[in-house]
Amino acid sequence: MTTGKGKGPVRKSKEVLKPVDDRKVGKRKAAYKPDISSAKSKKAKKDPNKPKRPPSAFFVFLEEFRKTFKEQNPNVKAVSAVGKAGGAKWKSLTEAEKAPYEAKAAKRKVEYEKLMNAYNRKQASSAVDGDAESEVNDEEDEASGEEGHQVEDEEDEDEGDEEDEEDDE
DNA sequence: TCCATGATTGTTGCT
DNA sequence: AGCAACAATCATGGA
Repeated sequence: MTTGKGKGPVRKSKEVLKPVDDRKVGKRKAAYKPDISSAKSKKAKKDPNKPKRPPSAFFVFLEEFRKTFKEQNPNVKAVSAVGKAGGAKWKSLTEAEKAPYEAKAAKRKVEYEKLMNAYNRKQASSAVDGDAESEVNDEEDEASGEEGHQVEDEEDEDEGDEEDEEDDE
């Protein structure tokens, strides 16, 4: 306790089981922009259409947790604080409680796949160069045609399993 | 002035 | 099959 921790990058050596503990994106920035200043490199392949990865169950939970956390700790503005608190709480949650978050995350994944499908196709079209073209079979293209699957956000029905409203404890 | 970082876990994509 | 980077957030620091 009182490890002083402060901003110390050091995070305990509990990662004995995990081979890679450098999860800290320390060096690998998230939105890395290669040529923001240069902007001259024609290699700047920025894909505005490229869909971002879907938020995992943890992130879904975090979104809600952040709101709550900020309300209880309006003084705390450090993103790391929420991350740590959220991570701790997340571990405290049981699978049943994480289920609803995972369910939502799973849905997100489906949408992501669709976006990727469209994105991939677009890229293939654009990517003319004769470089090892994957030659995508033009069989599955209904992605856009589709019968109008408006996923929308219906949180009712389905998932008859975890339906217990544990409500606050 | 503006981009990058920090911190969490999970998930996806590439090799 | 495994590894690596990235997904949100938001204030602050360095250039």
